[in-house]
Formats: sequence, C-alpha cells, structure tokens
Amino acid sequence: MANLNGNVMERIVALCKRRGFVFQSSEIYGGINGFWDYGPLGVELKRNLKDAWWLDMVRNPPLGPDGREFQMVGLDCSIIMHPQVWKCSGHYDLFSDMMVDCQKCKSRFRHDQLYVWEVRSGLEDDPQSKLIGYLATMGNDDDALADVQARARKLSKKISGGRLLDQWQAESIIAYRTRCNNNTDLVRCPSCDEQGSFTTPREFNLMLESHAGPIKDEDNRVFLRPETAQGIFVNFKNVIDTCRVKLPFGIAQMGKSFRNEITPRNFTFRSREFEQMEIEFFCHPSESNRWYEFWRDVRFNWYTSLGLKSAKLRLREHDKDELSHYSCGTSDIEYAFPFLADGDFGELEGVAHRGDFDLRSHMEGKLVNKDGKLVPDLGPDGKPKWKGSGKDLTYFDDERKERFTPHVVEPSAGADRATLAVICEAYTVDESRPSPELMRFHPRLAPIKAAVFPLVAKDGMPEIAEPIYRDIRKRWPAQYDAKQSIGKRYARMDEAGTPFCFTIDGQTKEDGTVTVRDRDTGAQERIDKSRVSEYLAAKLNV
RNA sequence: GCGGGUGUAGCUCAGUGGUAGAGCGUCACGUUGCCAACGUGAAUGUCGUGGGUUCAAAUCCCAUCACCCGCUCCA
Repeated sequence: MANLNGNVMERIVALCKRRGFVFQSSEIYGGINGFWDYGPLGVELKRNLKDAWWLDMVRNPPLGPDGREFQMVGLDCSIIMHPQVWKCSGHYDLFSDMMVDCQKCKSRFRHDQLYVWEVRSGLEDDPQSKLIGYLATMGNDDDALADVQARARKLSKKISGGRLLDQWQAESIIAYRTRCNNNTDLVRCPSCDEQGSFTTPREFNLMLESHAGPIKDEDNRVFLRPETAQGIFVNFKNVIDTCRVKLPFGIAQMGKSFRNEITPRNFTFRSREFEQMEIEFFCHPSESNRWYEFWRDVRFNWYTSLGLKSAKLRLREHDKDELSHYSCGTSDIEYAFPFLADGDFGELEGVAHRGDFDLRSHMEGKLVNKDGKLVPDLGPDGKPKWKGSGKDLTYFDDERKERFTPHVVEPSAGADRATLAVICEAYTVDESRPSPELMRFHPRLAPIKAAVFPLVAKDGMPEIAEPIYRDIRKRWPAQYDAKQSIGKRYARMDEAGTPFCFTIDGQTKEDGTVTVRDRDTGAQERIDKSRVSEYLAAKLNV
C-alpha cells in the first residue's frame, strides 16, 4: 500500500509508476535525463486529453466573439523541416551562439558582440600602474566608448588617476580569458555594472540536431522542431490555396517537439521531448485584439471544463516588459504544481498575440526590432542575414477588397504539462476511505471508464458479468476483474481513476439489477443490467 | 551549469566488510456475499552502472548515470 508520509509530488510519481501512468524512459539502462514514457493508463489519459482538444478546438470549435462560426482545420507536418525555417523564425540565431549571462541583472549578451575594456590606475608608463578592472560594453562604437569612459571615471574616482588602457572584442573564450589574464571575475556588466556577475560563455544549442542523409556534415545538418507552430506558418499558403478557408480561421496541429533544455526537471514538466497542441489563428489586423481576448478565455475555460477547477489554475497576463519583441499581448494559463514552491505557478499554455511577425519572417527573412519596427535582420554585407522564402503570404479579403498580412493569435499548449496537471489535480488522499489514494479524473479523461465485477467468481455471476463487460467495451475502455476481494478491486479502480464500477451480485439473478459504485463518493445504486450502457453514456458525456 | 541529498524486489524502506531482507503490492489455490478481509503457498534483485581496494564489497575508495531539493536556466 502507498506510503502516505512522503511529499505530495513523490506520492504522485510513485502512483504513476505503480499504476502504469508514467515510466522513466529507458529505465532498465539507468534512465535518460529529460525523457519519459507513458504506460498503459498514461497513454489512454493523454490520448483522451488530446482527443478532447482536437474535438473541442478543430472539429467542434466554439462560436466566435460575434456569435458567428469560424473555420478551424488541422495539420500534421514533418518534425524535420528545411533548416531555413528555423533561421527565419529566429530559433537558429538565438540558440547557436555563445552567450554570457549576468547573474545580477539577468541580462544576456551574445559573446561575439561583447567588448571588454581594461582600466588601469596611473598614467601611461607608470611602473606603479595597477589593474582596476574590466568594463564590458555591447559593441565598440562611439556610444559604447562614451559609456565606458563615464563608467571608468566613476570607477577610478575611488582609485585616483585612472585611465583606459586597452579594449578588445571578446570574440572567443580563449581570447577573453587570456586578455583578462584569467581575471574574468573583474569584468563588469554593461547593463548593471556589477563586477564578476558574468557566467562563463556558454554555447546555447536549444535545438536538437541530426543529419538528413548518410553523410554527417554541415551541408545536411537538420533540426528537430522546437515547436509545431512553424510548420503551420510555412503551410499557410497551402491551406489557403487548397481548403477554401476564409479569414478569420485557424490551423491546429499537435505533435512532438524537441528542446535541449538546460535543466530538465520536475517529472514530465520540463522534458526534452514533449508534445504540443498549437493553434495559429489568422485574422484581420483590426480584429486581432478581439480574437486574442477570445482565445485567451476559450482556452482557460477549456481547462476548467476538464476538471481543473481549483484555485491552482490561473490566467496571467504578461507585463509589457515581459513580452517578446514582436508580441502585443500574451497570457499564460498556469497551474500551481505540487513540486513548485507555495505561490509559484507553472505554464500550461501561452496565448500570444503575435501580430504579423511570423508570416512576414517567412516572406522577408528573419526580422529584428529596430526602433519599435520589425525590419529584416541585415548581415555585414547589408543583405538580409537569413533570406525568407520570397513567397507571398499575404491574403486578399474579397469582402473588404483589401490585401494584407494576417495577424496571428497563438494558443500554444503543452500536452504533457496538461496531462501532468490533470494527474496532480485528480490525485486525492482521503484517509477515511479503505483505499486512501484515488485519482478523481474527469470522466472524459479517465483512462478506464468502467469496471465490471462479479461479486464472487461463482454461482453464475461471471456468466452474467462477462456479457455486460463485453457490451461496455464496444464503446468505452473497460476492465473486467473477478479475482480477489471486492474491496481490493474497488481500490485498484480508485487508483486508476475509473469513475464507475458495476458489480453483479446475488440479487442480479433474481431481479436483473446490478450495483453501480461511484468512485468519488463510494455510494451505490442499483440499475437494471440492460441499462448499463445507457447509464454510462449519460454519465460520461458531461 | 553550481551546491546538497538519494539510488537495495512493482511500491515504501531496513541492512556499516562475511548466506539478499521486511511490510505492502503481484500471482496461484482455498475461503469470501460490497470496500486494500482471511488462510496456505509462490514468483520477483545486474543492491543504479563501471572500475578499484580486499581472502571477501550492498557496505570502503574513484568515476559515471539517474532522481529529488536549493540556486541557475526556461527564446
């Protein structure tokens, strides 16, 4: 039986293992960091969640903010795409550079854009000259020079007669270390001027790489997608051209994505291989705020409809300074997972207003924010650093008689995180019950919908129970169990989160009724055995 | 990435150099007439992995992997 002394998350992990919800990947070989497997119950649970999303968002979406219908279509694109997709989306640049972080002010600097200035006391040729420190700047233009001079004066006020001696670009770690004589802890942050707050330069390879083709070289290097969204954007024109969709409409996709997370942790919450459920919703720019608010609320309510009803679920609007450079609004749907500190929430889904950033990126090439405007990122030769597709991804609206680049609202959900939240929310301890641990899954998500038990495995009870079980099985995942005591069988179903158990007893032979036991209350009622499917249909479609 | 902790049966854990253990779970048989019941019996271990010390290692040493906690990170 479960040990109820450990912390909640440990007990949930133990139950997930014990009942076959989640296993560590490659466990017999010692496991592999950041990867998890779903067992027989877990796969049903996660599939039910994904099916609910697909049904509720794609096949049977809600009405729009104006009470009118809008179109939603699906997509399933390849995990490996043309490398240029990631160069234009910005993923490649952001995570293939050497980066330096300031641990004080949390600024992050590209190592190859960082300049370091040596500051010494005394005048030139002064044999008593002493090293005061190193000042880092972004770039080495006039602004940077003015900045570093001001900072040097301030620094040297404490130590009289300071001067700038040398400046160089921190283009490689070796040069950086050598030129600082390994005194890298004397380098001051360009942003907050804190000394010694830099991490060592680190290479950020967020994307997992592979090679398409038998020869492993730079020419055929490819990336496993870090998000499913880009596959939607690059198919935008295909969908428009072939599927008779009209704005506003959405394209949905779920599937595996991969990120080389620095610190995979917290059970399945941050994994290197994970599954996303993403929608890109395309609309006229003038209506984008309205659709953003619409999707934010629709998505939040979706979680509550699946039983995430407690105060542990919340909607959090991002602050202005928290927004990505292209976003005009983002909300996170968050859950207070048991492994987080009190008051902390973890992201289940981000709903972002992305403007026309993505479609323009795939037309014009990678975009950067310059003075509040998105412009193509230019290389040293003045040409776009990463060339776009050059394809026209604008849309002609026949009613408005207007051509424009649609704006995008992106509800981006984590299927594994939602599954984990559902598990955590369902986990209940009630020590007054003979079986103190139970999983109170929403009936729609429960991996097993019903179990059928002969009270004892004799006196003709199995003969009555088996046909009932086989009838249920045609429509819902169900289990039949005739072994061991009835209490043990109920307890097993409680841990699996099965909402209903039907038991055939002595009275069944007399009047044809069976008992139905409710998982959450333990209460029983009798119904006619012919009404079992009808009963389930009514109870499960909530 | 840094610091601390933990790895022994499916789960929870005991076992500080000398035969691999317990409770629960699982399975079988019997019993059982509604909530992890009882009886009898059974199966289950690369003691995380690799190396070293030793006549002998779950136990001591080194390395490594995984998980947990705290920082860090999370486009």
